[in-house]
This record gives sequence, C-alpha cells and structure tokens, in this order.
Amino acid sequence: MIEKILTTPSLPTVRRLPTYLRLLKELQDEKQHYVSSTYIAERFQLEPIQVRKDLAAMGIVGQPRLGFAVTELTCAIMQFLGWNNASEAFLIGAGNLGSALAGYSGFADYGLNIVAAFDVDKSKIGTRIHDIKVFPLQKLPDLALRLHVHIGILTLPAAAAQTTTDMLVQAGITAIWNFTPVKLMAPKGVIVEKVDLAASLAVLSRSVKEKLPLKIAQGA
Amino acid sequence: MIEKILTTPSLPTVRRLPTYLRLLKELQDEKQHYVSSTYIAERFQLEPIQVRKDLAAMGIVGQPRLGFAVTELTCAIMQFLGWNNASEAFLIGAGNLGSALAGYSGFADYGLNIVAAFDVDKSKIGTRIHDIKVFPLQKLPDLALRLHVHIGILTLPAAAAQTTTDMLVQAGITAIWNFTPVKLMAPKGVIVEKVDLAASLAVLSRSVKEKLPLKIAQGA
DNA sequence: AAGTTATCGATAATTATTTATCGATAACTT
DNA sequence: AAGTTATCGATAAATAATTATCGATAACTT
Ligand SMILES: NC(=O)c1ccc[n+]([C@@H]2O[C@H](COP(=O)([O-])OP(=O)(O)OC[C@H]3O[C@@H](n4cnc5c(N)ncnc54)[C@H](O)[C@@H]3O)[C@@H](O)[C@H]2O)c1
Ligand SMILES: NC(=O)c1ccc[n+]([C@@H]2O[C@H](COP(=O)([O-])OP(=O)(O)OC[C@H]3O[C@@H](n4cnc5c(N)ncnc54)[C@H](O)[C@@H]3O)[C@@H](O)[C@H]2O)c1
Repeated sequence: MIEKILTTPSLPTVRRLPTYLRLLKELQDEKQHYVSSTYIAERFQLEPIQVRKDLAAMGIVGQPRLGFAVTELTCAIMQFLGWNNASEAFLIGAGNLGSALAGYSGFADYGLNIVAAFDVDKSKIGTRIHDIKVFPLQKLPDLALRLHVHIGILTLPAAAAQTTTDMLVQAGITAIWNFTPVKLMAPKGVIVEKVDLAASLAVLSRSVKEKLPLKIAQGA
Repeated sequence: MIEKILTTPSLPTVRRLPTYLRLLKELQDEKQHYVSSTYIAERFQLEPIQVRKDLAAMGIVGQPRLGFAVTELTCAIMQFLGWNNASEAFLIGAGNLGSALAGYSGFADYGLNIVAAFDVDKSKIGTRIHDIKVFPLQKLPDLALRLHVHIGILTLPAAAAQTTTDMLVQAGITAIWNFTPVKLMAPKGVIVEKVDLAASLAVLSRSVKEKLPLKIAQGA
C-alpha cells in the first residue's frame, strides 16, 4: 500500500510553478530531456534547494547527476495546477481591462477559457470583444447554470464589485479572479484571488524611493 | 536629537499599504478622524496586531482607545510610498494591455503618470491611446533624457521583453514594471517589479482544483 | 471622581519559508 | 573497472513573518 503523504505546497511554491512551466516549455522545444534544479535556479535567480523543494512538493523525483525529466515534470505541474484541461470562465465588465484580458491568447497555456463577457452598458451588450460575446449582466445566472461555469473574472468598476460579487455567488460562481482594487467579501467556499496592481506598484514605488534594489520579491 | 531607527518594512507590509490607503480615503470622505487597528483588520480580514505592526513600521503612533489619526496616517503612507508627488513613466508596447493601462485613471492615486507610449508597429505610431501619444521605440532614449523619465512599463510581447529591457537600461530607465511573463535580467541598481498574472492564476487554479475532491491524485 | 474598557506598543512565542548540510546515487571520465 | 563529480533527497538550521501576551494609557461610563 503506497501512502502519498505529499505536503501541501506553500503559496510561494504555487506561485513559482508557472515560471518553471514556462522554462520547461522552452526546454521541450529545444529537445532537452532533463533539467537540473541548479539550472532552473540559475535562470530565475533562485536557490537550487528551493527549486528542488518546490518540485518535491509535487511528488516527482529527480535523478542524481541528471536532474528531472522535462516532460514528466511538465505534466506533473500542469496536473497539479489543473491546467491540462481548460476551465471555462466568465468575464464581468467588458471595459478597458476586460477587453485586454479577453484578447489575451496566453490564457490557453493557463487552462483558462473565457467563454462569455457580461456588462451593463447597453452599447456594449450584443457586441463582441475579441470574438467573445457580451451579454447583459442579468443573463449571467442563467448562462452559468446552463454552461456550468464556476469561474468569474471581475473587471468592472470598483463601486460595483461587491454587489456584483454577491450576485455571482448567488449564481453559483465559486471562484473569482478579482482585478478590482476592492477587498471582496465572499462566503466560505468561494475562492477569491486578487490581482493587486496597487500592491505591486507600491513595491516598485517604495524601491524607487529608497533607491535600494528590490529585495527578493518573487520574480522580476 | 531624535533617532529614527525604523525597521525597514517587510515586503508583505508594503503590499498591504495601498489597501489601507484605500480605506483611509473612504474614511476621510466620511469625516472620520480616527480609525483603530481593530477596525482596519476587520475590514480586510487581517489581525489587528498585524495592522498595528504595519503602521508602526511607518513611524506613526496611535492613541490608546482612539486609534490612529486618519489624515496623519494617510500622509505617512503616501509619503512612505512616494505617492504624494507623481512619477512620470513610459509605456512600452501599446497593445491590448498597454492600452488598458494607458486608460486607467486609477494610477493618479498611485502617483503614477504615463506621459508617453512607445511601439514598433507603424500603424500605432503617431496615434494616441487614451490621449497618450505613441512614439516609435527608437525615440525613447532621447525622450527619456529630455523628460527625465526613469520608469518603464513593459507591455510588449514576451519575445521582445529582454532585448527591450536592455535598451531601456541603456536609456537610463532605472525602474521597470514588468507585465510580461518573462523573468527579466537587469543590472544591479535597476529595479524590476513583475506583475505575475500566471502566478495569481496558479493560486486560483490550485484552490479550485483542491476544492473538487473528484479524483484524489490517483497515480501520475 | 472613580472605575471600566478599547486600544496601543513592546516583547515574546509561534508558524512559515528559505537556506544549509551531508550522505547517497549514478552518469561521466580516465 | 575504478574514481570523480554533479545532483538528488532527507534532515537540520536560519531567517522572515505572523500571531499572542500583557502592562500602560486615556477616553468613556456611571
Ligand atoms: N484598466 C486598467 O489598467 C486597470 C488596472 C488595474 C485595475 N483596474 C480595475 O479594473 C476594473 C476595470 O477597469 P477598466 O479600466 O477596465 O474600467 P472600464 O470603465 O474601462 O470598464 C468597466 C466596465 O464595466 C462595466 N460595468 C459597470 N458596471 C458593471 C456591472 N455592475 N456589471 C458588469 N459590468 C459593469 C462598464 O460598462 C465597463 O464596460 C476597475 O475596477 C479598475 O479599478 C483596471
Ligand atoms: N493582454 C493581457 O490581458 C495580458 C495579460 C497578462 C500578460 N500579458 C502580457 O503583456 C504583454 C502584452 O500583451 P498584449 O495582450 O497587450 O499584447 P499585444 O500584442 O496586444 O500588444 C503588444 C504591443 O507591443 C508592440 N511591440 C512589439 N514589439 C515591440 C517592441 N520591441 N517594442 C515596443 N513595442 C513592441 C506591438 O506592436 C503591440 O502593439 C505580453 O507580454 C503578454 O504576455 C498580457
């Protein structure tokens, strides 16, 4: 009997995974079959031991002197993140940012597929942004049910963020990717992940002001 | 003689500051003069002690039973981040995401002012995106020098990210807000802050996957 | 005026995350 | 075939960040 007591990876670990994935794709294109933690670390200015810990958290094992099998590693991370089979998502707010996201082809790599957009602006309803149809917001609950969509991407004005969130939750949305600067309140069981531009800019501003080089922020 | 031995705030602390700032603005509008760490914590689902530590790192003191003076606190954070006097920035890559950022009015609150955009696409050069003029990329060094701009916002294709970064550094850009998924290499002294959508999505995806106990890691 | 209490700040404890150490392994070299 | 070495994984140590404790303060209540 095999017991898989994988330690649940820490949040910082999860955040680093897509970076690894990107490199792995590159290596695959170059027909590299193995990659060492040393090499990965060098590419991203991390410590080899940290990379190894991250990968170990995924349950994969490396080979001494060779490193990790590229395809195996890729699969493991993809599977871990659930990026191998795409999730469908709704975009709520078809404005500037919403349009940019709608047109972003990169999400295909991230297992995300925006299937419909919603707005309250009559001039936008019925149009398409980058081939994604814009529906009136009221249609969302019905469509969520029929299409079995459980992910919402929030790109609407801050003022409307919380009330719309409440509505989304009511409509069965259980995961929200929040691009607004609002701290959303949602019931337990509903996942909210915020893309906090202000926080990121704060780090930049602070570094600029202090003229001290960025401390080990994750990624650069 | 007063010695200010302020502990340099940790990165997580800096990241939380804009959130506080947002609430403070709200309180100011409501003519609230004081706010307690308890209240702030409640609003953002943090611990009061953490809020107090964050604020203490800024060198401000609270009043027992009352809390912190709203305006004083606001000023302290604004000053700390350098958001009281706007920094001018260049936008490099006037595509989907670049346009969204160019049209974002919220940056005014963050002390950021996009003064020009740059692109290599001839059909974009000479046009304006949300009132910001688009210049040919080659013009950047000259304009950076003349306008004393030191911040660059990278919203161009991943493939061009590193070479363009090298050019920016050459042109005197010392701070880069990187929206591409590339880990940029830059000389010491150049600050790079990455907005990592993939990392954010990874966290969301992971949470979603973990919540669905359909198949629990049955083999690889 | 005296007692109560919400909140603060300093210090300590705990938890999370990163980094170091080191023996084991197996590919590579000679 | 034997020795060398890059790399792994397990365990331990160090560092970073969060959370708890508690006496001090001063606004509020009675
Ligand atoms: N544009 C950026 O670069 C940027 C950067 C950081 C954060 N944000 C945040 O993203 C959000 C959107 O920004 P934007 O620049 O795209 O704004 P925008 O005004 O261009 O777009 C907002 C869209 O939401 C729609 N909308 C309004 N109320 C709605 C509702 N109740 N339901 C559905 N749709 C509704 C509007 O009609 C509009 O189309 C804002 O919260 C903003 O703070 C934007
Ligand atoms: N659109 C999104 O929602 C989104 C999300 C996450 C990350 N990103 C990243 O942001 C970047 C831009 O994405 P986008 O969707 O806006 O792409 P886009 O293709 O719409 O825009 C890119 C722009 O950069 C210009 N460009 C190309 N090479 C250039 C160069 N060397 N110098 C200056 N400009 C150049 C192009 O002409 C184009 O106008 C990409 O790296 C992408 O991965 C975008």
